[in-house]
Amino acid sequence: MNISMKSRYAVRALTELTEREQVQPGKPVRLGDIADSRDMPLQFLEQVFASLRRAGIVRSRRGASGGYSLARPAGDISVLEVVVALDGVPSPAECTQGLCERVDGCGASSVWIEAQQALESVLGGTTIGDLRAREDALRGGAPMYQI
Amino acid sequence: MNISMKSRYAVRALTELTEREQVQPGKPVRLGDIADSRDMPLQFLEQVFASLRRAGIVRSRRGASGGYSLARPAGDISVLEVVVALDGVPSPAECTQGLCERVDGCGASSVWIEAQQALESVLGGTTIGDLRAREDALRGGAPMYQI
DNA sequence: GTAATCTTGACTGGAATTATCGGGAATCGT
DNA sequence: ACGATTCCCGATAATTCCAGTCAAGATTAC
Repeated sequence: MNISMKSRYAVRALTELTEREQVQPGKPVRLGDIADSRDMPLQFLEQVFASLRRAGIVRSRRGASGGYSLARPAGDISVLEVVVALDGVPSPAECTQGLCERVDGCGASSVWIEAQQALESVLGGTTIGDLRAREDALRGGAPMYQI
Repeated sequence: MNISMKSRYAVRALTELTEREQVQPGKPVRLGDIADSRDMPLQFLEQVFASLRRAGIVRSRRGASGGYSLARPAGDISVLEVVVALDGVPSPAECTQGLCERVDGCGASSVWIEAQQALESVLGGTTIGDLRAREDALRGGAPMYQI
């Protein structure tokens, strides 16, 4: 695979975007604000959000007082979807799409396939909304000890 | 992470090594034979096996009629162990070891941590012996349809 | 019209990956 | 003892990928 900085920035940025939309619903959020508040390089984020827009995850409005909005509720956007938009399907060994016999002889590749499925299961089962809620829990209240 | 070619070659090679040891127990296997039978670059494999030896996964004997043997039964060698020996702990986003607060703000990083745990669970729960058995099933009998 | 903001593509420096090369050291069979 | 065989190890090279920057263009609000 790899889950690159693009995906990680995207997840952070979308969480921030969700938070800001909750404060002022309907108002697009400037990328500059997101970049500042979580300390991410703006011009890099621009690349990231271009991909997110093409993937139908966010919507944009240009010009003065423009910005980005979520295209869907945060609870409907899975982390997997975000990762796929930026890095493609996260496969730990990229032998999971048919070429496996050549490279890993099927016996071996089965374990990579299972690993990929496990990964997809975790990332597909978590939404941006979930992450937003977790941040709330972290900030607001009890410091949620590592399980 | 990434699970690189080193790890993938290692898993393939160890599976082959297991097979050959079953045929002639106690006899070291030449790396050249393994490289030939599964079409892997020999000199690269040498690097790989140097790491495997340092990790205590295989044992070597030098000189004529030397070669490599498994240091333990194939059923006791997990794929995770092999990957760790060659690529380090496979973390999908390497923010799982304490630096997470800086980079992903803990709310976001929780999902990467969960993904890593899922990955470790799959890789740790599969052994080289398992893979050898799967290859047997594939070759010998019913072509095990994808589930 | 002008300033703000998104949009796009090209570019770059550095790091990681995937090897290859060349020789050195141990071991076995004779 | 000797030579073939095999593992052992460090240096190097080619390629690819990543993270980030730069520059110019398009669209909108006011």
